[in-house]
Amino acid sequence: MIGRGRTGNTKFVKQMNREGILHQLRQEPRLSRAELAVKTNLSRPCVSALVEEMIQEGLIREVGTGESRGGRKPILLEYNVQAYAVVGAVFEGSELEMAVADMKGEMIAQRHARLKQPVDGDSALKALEETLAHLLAASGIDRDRVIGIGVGLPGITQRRSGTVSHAPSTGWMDLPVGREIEERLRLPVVLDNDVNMMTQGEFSGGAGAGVSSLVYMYVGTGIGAGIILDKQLYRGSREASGEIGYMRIGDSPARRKGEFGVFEKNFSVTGIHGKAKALGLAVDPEVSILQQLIRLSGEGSAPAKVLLNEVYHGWASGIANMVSVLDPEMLVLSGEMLHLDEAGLDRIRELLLEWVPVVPDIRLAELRERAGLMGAVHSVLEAHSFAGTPGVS
Amino acid sequence: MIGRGRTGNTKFVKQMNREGILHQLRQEPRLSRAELAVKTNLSRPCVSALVEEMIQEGLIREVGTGESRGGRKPILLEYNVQAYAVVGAVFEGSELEMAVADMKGEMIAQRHARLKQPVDGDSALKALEETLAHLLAASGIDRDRVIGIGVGLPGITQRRSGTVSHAPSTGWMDLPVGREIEERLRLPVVLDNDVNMMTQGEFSGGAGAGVSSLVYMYVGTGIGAGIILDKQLYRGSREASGEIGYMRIGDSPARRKGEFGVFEKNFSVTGIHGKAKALGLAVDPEVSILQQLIRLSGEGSAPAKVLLNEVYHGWASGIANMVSVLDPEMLVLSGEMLHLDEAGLDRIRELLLEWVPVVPDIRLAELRERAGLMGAVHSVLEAHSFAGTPGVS
DNA sequence: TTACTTTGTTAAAATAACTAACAAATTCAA
DNA sequence: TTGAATTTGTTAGTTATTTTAACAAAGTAA
Repeated sequence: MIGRGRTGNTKFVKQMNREGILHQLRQEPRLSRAELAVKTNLSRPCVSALVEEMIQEGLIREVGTGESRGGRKPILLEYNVQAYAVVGAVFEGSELEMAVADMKGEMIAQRHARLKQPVDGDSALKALEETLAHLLAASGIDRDRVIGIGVGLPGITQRRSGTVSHAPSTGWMDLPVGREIEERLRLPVVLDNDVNMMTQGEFSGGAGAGVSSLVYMYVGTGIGAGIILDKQLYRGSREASGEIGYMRIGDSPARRKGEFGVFEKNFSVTGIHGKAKALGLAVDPEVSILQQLIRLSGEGSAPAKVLLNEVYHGWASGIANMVSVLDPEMLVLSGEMLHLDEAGLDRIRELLLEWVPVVPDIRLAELRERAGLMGAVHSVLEAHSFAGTPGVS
Repeated sequence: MIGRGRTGNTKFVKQMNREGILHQLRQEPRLSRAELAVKTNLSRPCVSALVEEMIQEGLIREVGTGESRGGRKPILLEYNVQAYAVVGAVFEGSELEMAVADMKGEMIAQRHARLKQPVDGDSALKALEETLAHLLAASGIDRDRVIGIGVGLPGITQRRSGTVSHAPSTGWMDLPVGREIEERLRLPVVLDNDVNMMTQGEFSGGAGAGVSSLVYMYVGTGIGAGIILDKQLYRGSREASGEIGYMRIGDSPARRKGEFGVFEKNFSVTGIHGKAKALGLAVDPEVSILQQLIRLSGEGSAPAKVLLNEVYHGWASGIANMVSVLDPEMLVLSGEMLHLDEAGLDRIRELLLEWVPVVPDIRLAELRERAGLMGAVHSVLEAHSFAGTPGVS
């Protein structure tokens, strides 16, 4: 695992100031030492010294001179995004998606692999290893320059111990996955579950770029949410935050042992399919249920209209509950909700305006299937505080 | 307002280390310099110097010697809780409750005042001023030794600007209350709404002492919640977190303009009274509705039983929703919920076990009407990072 | 009484940031 | 064209804070 390891104390200030400079340089690409001094509230000599150090390390580069503003021309500095690289990996069913990115989170190379069935821990590790080798070869990046790897796994992840408690499809159950990958790949590992990774992805490189709190809502076979508060992923006291499938929304028939949550039961893709079947609608389980409902409604089907409205109502209720509790700045909708059309989105916004006093900015996820990978990459950058550093304002 | 004002940078480390020492000393009352050095990872000379400084300032005291552990006897140090004092104040309707406390949050003197009706800003300020003078005189505390005052106000508070947007009962509407109190009392002010203050109170000196995340749920004429995550109060992006009265729980009849939230409408004290009336139950509006329902149920009233069950169900649903979203370590119930008996509490716990995968520790608030005051006091200590400092672990 | 421990202090060294002063490079106006 | 003003970057010396090393003070135990 990557961790800052707050060693002693006095070097800590220097580290903070270095991060402050890098942070500014990441926000605005071309700055002079003098401008950095102003923005970081450090003295010019101090900035010069730290910059010199980081140029030696390859973290920063001088890139020509800028326009004079009545005096000597400034030497412009740039954050060298190619100094190091990070790797992201996402397991999804028997598929593995993997990418190398620069330190801005920009993808350099990407590669897909299919795991052989049935998936077990060893074959997954092997796939990771091989795909990594391929990627590094293809992008011409030296292994020593890789900072770490972020891995997204389905199921609940206990990050503290690096153990995955519940990752059904990859054959990893209660294994110290983190350590295992670390040993096999000889790279620092950041582990998290898939929804958290996607959340981080949309937050740092998608719809939520720039906001400081955000809820990422995913509707698939289940319903889950990722939560970012104060620019930090919030995981809950038992890593179970955002398990919104368990909210009490919709009909709640007598629950059988070990069954899904009520919200999920009613308004996940499977839930909606069930309702459609009960209404006698002819729907294809292979195609987006929402798209089909919208089409059927457009064609005048009364039961489709009813169900579509019910779905909007259900999803909006879920959103209303989260918004009431958290008051996030933005809500990002994903999964099946990506098929919402403008009318549907407006309907949901309309319901929320009726129900809650403050409505967040609601939008669709932008990264689609790339969200997980993007998040995995950014989780490594984040762990190194190479991203979104607070700085010494 | 009190704020740390991160000036330069290098003094920041010293401040951090001082706080680290104080933090340790607050956790374990009698420690030697050598022990502090170990616990804070600072060198002994450094600890000595910082301790010396703080002894001069009166923050720390030497209190005799301890047992030898094979060598020279240690000189024991103690955090001097009486070095300074803090003041807490809570407005509630036309009542003002106020107290002085030491730096451990222990109340030294307390006093009640009734504002003259109708309440306006000026009379409230006057009451604050007079009561403060009384308290200081009674407790013999010098005004210079007061660090600041925490003020709890009903309604939504915009803390950033120190403006209260909505404080119906005190006659303060859209006024920069913070600055006004600051000028009048010549003390740093920490302002917050009443639920947040109560939450902070239960967190730092009540049922939630020691946990790192907690939800405080209050049922009165409305329903609201205070949220603590990572030992910090979470306020939301527009200071509207915990407005759980707007959750979609229970019947949702057509909402009229500007009307309450659904959850609140159904399961606040007023909501339950409405339901009781509709069921033809004879209840006294002056007495706890829950107590009456429990009594009537015990006496065999069928409609009371039905309603009581509905109330448990409704409250548990609200809790389930919050727990699904937040996964807090603990849930503290307050307001009308304080009248829950063991059977009622168990019923709620039972429902939650059925509905959500992880159930937090659920308990009743311990501080009752003192919660707000306690929170006001602790909010000042917190603002000075004299409480719960992270330290240099 | 002597050897060994633990605690606390002193003195010198090490870090890292700041101030002041200045050199370098450029604009602009006389 | 020249010199004053301005902005950028560096050098040198000062200050603040922590660490290391050494030692004195005060015990314990054999």
